[in-house]
Amino acid sequence: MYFIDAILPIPLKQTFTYSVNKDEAAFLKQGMRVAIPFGKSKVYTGIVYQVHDQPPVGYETKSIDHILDEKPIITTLQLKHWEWLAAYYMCSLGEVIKAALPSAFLLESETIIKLSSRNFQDEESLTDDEFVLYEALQHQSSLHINDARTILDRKNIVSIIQKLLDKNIIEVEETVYEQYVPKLKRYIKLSQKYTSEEKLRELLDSLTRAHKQREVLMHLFMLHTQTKKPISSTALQKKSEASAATLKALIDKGILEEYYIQHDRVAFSGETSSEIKTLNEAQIKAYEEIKTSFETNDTVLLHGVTSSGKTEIYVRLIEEVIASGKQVLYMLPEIALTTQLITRLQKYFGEKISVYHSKFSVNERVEVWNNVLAEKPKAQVVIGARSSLFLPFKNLALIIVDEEHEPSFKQYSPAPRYNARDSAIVLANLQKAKLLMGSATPSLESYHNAKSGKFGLVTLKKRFGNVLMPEIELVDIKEKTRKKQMTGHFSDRLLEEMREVLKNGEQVILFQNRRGFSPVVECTTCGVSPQCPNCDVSLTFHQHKNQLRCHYCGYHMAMMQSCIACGSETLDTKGFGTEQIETELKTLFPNSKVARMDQDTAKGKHAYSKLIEALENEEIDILVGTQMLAKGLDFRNISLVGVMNADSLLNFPDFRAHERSFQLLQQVSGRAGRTQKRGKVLIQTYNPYHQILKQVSVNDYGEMYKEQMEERYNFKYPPFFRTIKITFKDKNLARVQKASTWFGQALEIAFKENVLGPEPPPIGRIKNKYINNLLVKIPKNQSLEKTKKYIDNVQRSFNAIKEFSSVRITIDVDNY
DNA sequence: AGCACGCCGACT
DNA sequence: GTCGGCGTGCTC
Repeated sequence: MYFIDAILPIPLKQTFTYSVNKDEAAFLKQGMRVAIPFGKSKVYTGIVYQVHDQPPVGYETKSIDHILDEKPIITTLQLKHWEWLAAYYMCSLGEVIKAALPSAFLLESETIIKLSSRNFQDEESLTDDEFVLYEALQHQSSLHINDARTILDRKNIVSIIQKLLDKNIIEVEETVYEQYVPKLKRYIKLSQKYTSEEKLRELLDSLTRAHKQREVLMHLFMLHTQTKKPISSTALQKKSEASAATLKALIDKGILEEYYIQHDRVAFSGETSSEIKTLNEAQIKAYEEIKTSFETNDTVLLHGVTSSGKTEIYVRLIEEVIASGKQVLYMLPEIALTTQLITRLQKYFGEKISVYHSKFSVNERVEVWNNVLAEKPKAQVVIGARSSLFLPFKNLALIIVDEEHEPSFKQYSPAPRYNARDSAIVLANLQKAKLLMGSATPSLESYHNAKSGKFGLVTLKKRFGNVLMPEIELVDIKEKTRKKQMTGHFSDRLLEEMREVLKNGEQVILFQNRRGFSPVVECTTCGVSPQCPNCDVSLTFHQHKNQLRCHYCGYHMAMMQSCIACGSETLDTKGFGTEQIETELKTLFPNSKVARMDQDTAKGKHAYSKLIEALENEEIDILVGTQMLAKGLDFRNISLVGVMNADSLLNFPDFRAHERSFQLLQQVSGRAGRTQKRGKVLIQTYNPYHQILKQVSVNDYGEMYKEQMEERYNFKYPPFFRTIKITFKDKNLARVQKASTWFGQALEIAFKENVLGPEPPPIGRIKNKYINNLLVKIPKNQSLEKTKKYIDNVQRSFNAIKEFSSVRITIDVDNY
């Protein structure tokens, strides 16, 4: 009798035991995938945790469905790391696996099956079941895996899907966000039938009435004589300005033929310039300090002001590591926002770089995964967002966590609620690799760690090429309003500077930390503003669609003409966002080109890079945007940055609001004046005497650090105390309150005054669920492990209470 | 988390 | 008289 313990991608903190036969037992290794039946009908992909011969007591085992891998796709080291992650962030190993593996590895019931874009000919080679599926997909473009089950009338279809996948006939998709990237590029050529002059003339004559089609053909010939290379359908379409339908018509008529050439997804086709920018004196010094620091520290923090050339130092370090044949992981926040940086790195390292990011297609992610696993040279350097932490590195020597302070390194939902920066420290430890964190505005925790000797610290104070830090001016808009010197949301100072800059043909960036036109609609007669029916928030107004929307549940309705409560037509808009700024700009600067960048306009990679390109080509004079603008944009010609209103940042209800404001304002300011000319930053605020704004204006990180640390100490916040947030959700308000109070009291027995709450968050109801939070503060000298164990025990007792069975609990360790 | 089993309201 | 609402409990 042989058994395996399998990990399933579900939030249960246990493994599941299945029986296997002798051969399977000999073949299976930890880290391989198996398809296993679970519950009454589901088939899951499980990961083999261990193979053994101990029959479990108390239940009958099921046997596995079949084996999915020939070799482990997960290494022992990875599993160790994931186990740490699950224990530390108080979630199941299955949840970690779900986050860690590319979804193509986890064929689950939610999988959507699609026909691969390539024409498939060899229908003979398919088995009956495979053919039935293939046939079904000819009629509908996509199938849910459950539909597939119905069609085939059998439960175990994972193996069939796997086979079709292997044969490249189908593709699977998992999420709505996924962007489909075809692996095969479509090319167009003239059909064999028309290669002779005579036939060709005949053909063209026959098309005299089909202008469009004729046009397409003419362009095809032109392109062909010009390049002598295969002509891609996209190129042809673009050149001839024809629609896809025109092209299709020609193909359907048999005049044109389409064919496909495989394009490696992770291929890089640009030029590489092997010469690495020579480092300046300060950079060399920093580089050498890092090297020295690595001798005694596993983790080093590089604190370098914006535009000081941190990237070049990274490049130098990466170069060294790859020369020694080892792997490098370069982590960045929100990779889609840093195409500029990727291009830059590709220039240095060419095809040795793989990019890994959750918004890439599943297939591409699997490719990168396999390349890393096989230690292929093209995956020697992986540049990725937080999920790249989970790749199967075998020989990692260096991890770089760039923009270390960025909040997006922390995942809030779903579980695992991990911080990729902190988890990277553990990974580096396991891999015996070195970790370099970089930031112009380090998080207080990291800086504290560096100051207290836990990390090494290297500082880079000068901007590259000795460019001066921008001059920062605070504008008191309270006073400006009183003196009637405001035009809409613009102070006379800001307008003055903008005019000056635009006159010189330079560019302006305006920063407004809010999306939408004017978030809240309010009736000036009765004071009522329309609320979301499912969440405790006011609906926000979106001008271009003329509708009201809820940011939390997606509820939307048409903008009303009159107040729903009193019927009067005195509706007013409160607050302001990027859209309104954009509208105001169009009247204030009718001759300048204005563009807007926020979640609405930058949906998808393309929209974003188009904006960047336009900015680069100086087709945009004024760019208005949100947070996005703060991240690593590097432009030469921007000499003025305006912050429309700094107060909304400062007044955010979070203990890190001040730290975050400082970081954000510093980063945004860093966009100004990256060349010899000194840039200018104007920050509009109602409160110019605010400490943080003062510290930003004189660029004093040290002072900010000192002051904020004092506050953190006084109010028992990180880095002096750790925190764990426990969230309770239920449809019934009284029940959440009761449940969270019960839980809180149980915790108070052990942690006394270090339990805060329960209290509802600023938004007390989302999607019709009421929310209550408990916060546990853990002093430095209290064992984190014991604390978690205690919470675990409380939760176990809690779960036994019938009354609370509908209450959902989520635990967020280090919820900052 | 799913998902099935199971017991009470608005429809043919 | 049934379809289906989501409450509750289990998954090797």
